[in-house]
Amino acid sequence: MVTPVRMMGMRAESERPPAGLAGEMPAEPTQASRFGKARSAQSGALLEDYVELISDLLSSQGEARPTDIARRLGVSHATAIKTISRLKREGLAEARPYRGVFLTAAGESLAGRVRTRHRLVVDLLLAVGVPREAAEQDAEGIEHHVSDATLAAFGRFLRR
Amino acid sequence: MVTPVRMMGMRAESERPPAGLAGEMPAEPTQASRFGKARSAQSGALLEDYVELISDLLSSQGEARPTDIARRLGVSHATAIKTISRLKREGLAEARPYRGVFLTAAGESLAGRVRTRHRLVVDLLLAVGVPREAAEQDAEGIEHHVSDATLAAFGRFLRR
DNA sequence: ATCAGAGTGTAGCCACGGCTACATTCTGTG
DNA sequence: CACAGAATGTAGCCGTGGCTACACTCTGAT
Repeated sequence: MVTPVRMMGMRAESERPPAGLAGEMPAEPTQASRFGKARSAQSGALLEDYVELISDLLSSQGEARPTDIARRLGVSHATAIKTISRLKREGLAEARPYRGVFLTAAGESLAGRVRTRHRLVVDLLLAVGVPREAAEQDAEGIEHHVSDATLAAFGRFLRR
Repeated sequence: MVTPVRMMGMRAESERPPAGLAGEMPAEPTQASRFGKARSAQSGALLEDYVELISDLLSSQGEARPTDIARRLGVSHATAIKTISRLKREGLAEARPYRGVFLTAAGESLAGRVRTRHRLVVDLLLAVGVPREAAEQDAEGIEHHVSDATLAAFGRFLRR
């Protein structure tokens, strides 16, 4: 699961393999793909953060205003609005001028998965002895790079 | 931690939009800074990957050529060269036209720390039951978000 | 009912990290 | 020695994700 967000911008390994002309690349597909994956994961990370935050704001405040989103994320309102436009383009959110932001079914579903994953990561970190402060902090960055397999392993470990 | 590379763009924390009016919570500097940290960590990630790879190539092949770096990272040679220029700007590497890339003392030192951290993260993942394949894969993305405190906790956990 | 000020939106700039296309420099065979 | 072909380097384009500056809409006090 996770990464249900198909990478949009990222053409990366879409088609035309970097191969110039000769059908090359006989070796090392492994490392390159590892880096590639890690790299592309970062792209969806921003959207995931927004979706999760919007979901939180909607349930706690009843509405998600661009300014609140911006403040919570520590960016300017202009940046937040620009990203919200992207969420709309991606079909994750809806927003009408001066009416606040809402999540589509897809956005809601993504938010749920992100939240679950976030909690699992924090719990895992706490379980191995990471101080709460650091756990919360690092989970924010780590969660976007945790694959399904790893997430499953975390779950098993915590239930041990 | 690590990241001797100072972030350039990041000004953030500049303006302070006057408090709202509705029953706003006192302050939420925590979440914003958490996101900010996670966000800025991503910036140094690329440089860290390059430095580590260059270090590997130098010891295994005796030289680090842009083309090899590009292939291993799965990007075009042009992209690799552009990033290598950035490494030079940051004082992490040196390179003369057609002579390969080398690390400065700072680059070497960073490479060492990155390598150590990478191993620790992989070991921790394996220790909690993540399959090797996923551990290697995810560590590539996770390592850049692991703070010193978390790293230390990982070490303690593994030695327990 | 007005109107200042908060909130929202738009435009334009910047650096990063991708890419392709083209130009230049090496280098190893023939 | 020459020269094809690989490796390098440069230029220019794109989208993301930041920011500031400015314009427009709401809205709640007065």
